[in-house]
Amino acid sequence: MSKTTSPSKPQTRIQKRNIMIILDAALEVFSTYGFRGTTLDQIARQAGLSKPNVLYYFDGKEAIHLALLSQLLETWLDPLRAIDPQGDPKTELMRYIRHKLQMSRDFPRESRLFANEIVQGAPRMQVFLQGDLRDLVDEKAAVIQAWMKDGKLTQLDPFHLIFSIWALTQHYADFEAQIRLVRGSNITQPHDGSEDFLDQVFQKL
Amino acid sequence: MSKTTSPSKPQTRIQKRNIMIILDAALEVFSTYGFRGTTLDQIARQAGLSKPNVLYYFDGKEAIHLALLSQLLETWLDPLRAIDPQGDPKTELMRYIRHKLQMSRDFPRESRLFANEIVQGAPRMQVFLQGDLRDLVDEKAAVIQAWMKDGKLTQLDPFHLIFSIWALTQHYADFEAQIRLVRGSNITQPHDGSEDFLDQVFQKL
DNA sequence: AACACGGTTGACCATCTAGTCAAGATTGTT
DNA sequence: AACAATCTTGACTAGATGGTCAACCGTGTT
Repeated sequence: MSKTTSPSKPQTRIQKRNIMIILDAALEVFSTYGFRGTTLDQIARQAGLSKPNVLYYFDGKEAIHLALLSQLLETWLDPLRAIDPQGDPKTELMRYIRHKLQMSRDFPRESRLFANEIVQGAPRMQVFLQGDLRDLVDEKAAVIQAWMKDGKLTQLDPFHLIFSIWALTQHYADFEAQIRLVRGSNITQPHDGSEDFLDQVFQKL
Repeated sequence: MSKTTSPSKPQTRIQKRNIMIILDAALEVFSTYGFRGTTLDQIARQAGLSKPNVLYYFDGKEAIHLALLSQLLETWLDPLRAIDPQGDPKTELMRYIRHKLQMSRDFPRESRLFANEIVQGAPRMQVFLQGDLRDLVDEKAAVIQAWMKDGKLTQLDPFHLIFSIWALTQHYADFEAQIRLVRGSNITQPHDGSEDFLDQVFQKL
């Protein structure tokens, strides 16, 4: 009976389409109101489906949220994963930063979905954070550390460096409301100038 | 009948004490679960009071949240306000950064209360953000701009500079769960080393 | 056409939650 | 002590919300 739990079942066209519609609607709503602040009715309305119809495709609110998260977690790691120990340190880091910034610009909803989750203590992401992400961060921190030891980069705590990159890039998506309201009509896109700014900052390090 | 609305009424000892207890309990719960994710029962339990008793002191959940926010908004601006146009640019900025970092360390709940609010579009803080905060940011950005024009600081977009300071300092409070889980047992305090790191980063700018 | 299966939904239920109320307990004042 | 004002609470209500279900509709296959 478990719909989403069954891993590799053939999906009909309708299933594929509706599951995508539901996940997109859920992303919209979850990222704006958080897990607890989101109702099934909201998701259904946003998806243009009836509530029982949404529940025909997913076992419940929790299952939708879980599906969204696990779908996103993998791609979210890609930029960090792409850091090449053999590449040029400065190039690799700048590429990572630009990549993260671009994701924050192109997928702000995804970023906020995570932000909502983490601010509230990451109750549904603990396994991922202390598993895959932790391993990857440890690995790349070691790479950066090695680069610094070789004098190819300014000496800094590599973990704090990674965290600072996250903070600076995600800030534009997660706190977009703040930027938009504080800057008011002086600005059209909250992201404007962010790339140049981050370029300048990290160029000095 | 409006309890919290009446501005300057003499408060009994019991009132003072219970209102403080309730606000502290509410801060604890709101900052962890967000507005929508918090129930009056939770607040009451955390405060060690009955729900009707909580509602005896506040007109409702919204009123508690509002009281918390407006109580905090003022103090939150203090560090930025303290930037002295007459002072030494580098000193003033470093002092601001350290001050913000310290607040993130000492008042993580307050920081997360804001974070929760802003990630979800700042529905209850719009007036403040586009009012007081905006004016203050415009003012201090102009100060920083002037410093840069005089060659006393590296040329950077002052707004982005301010945002980046917010991002870097608040990150340690707002995303503490992430840092803690990713660093695992390698670290006791998520803040460890953050001051030295930020010192180094901004020293180069 | 007819059948089976996938897809859809109105009506419903149990639970949670914000907020009320009237009655009772405590406290301060004379 | 006695009275009034403040404080506290068990029991309750109305509405929201996650989830169920039996019946109905659509589509593709034979």
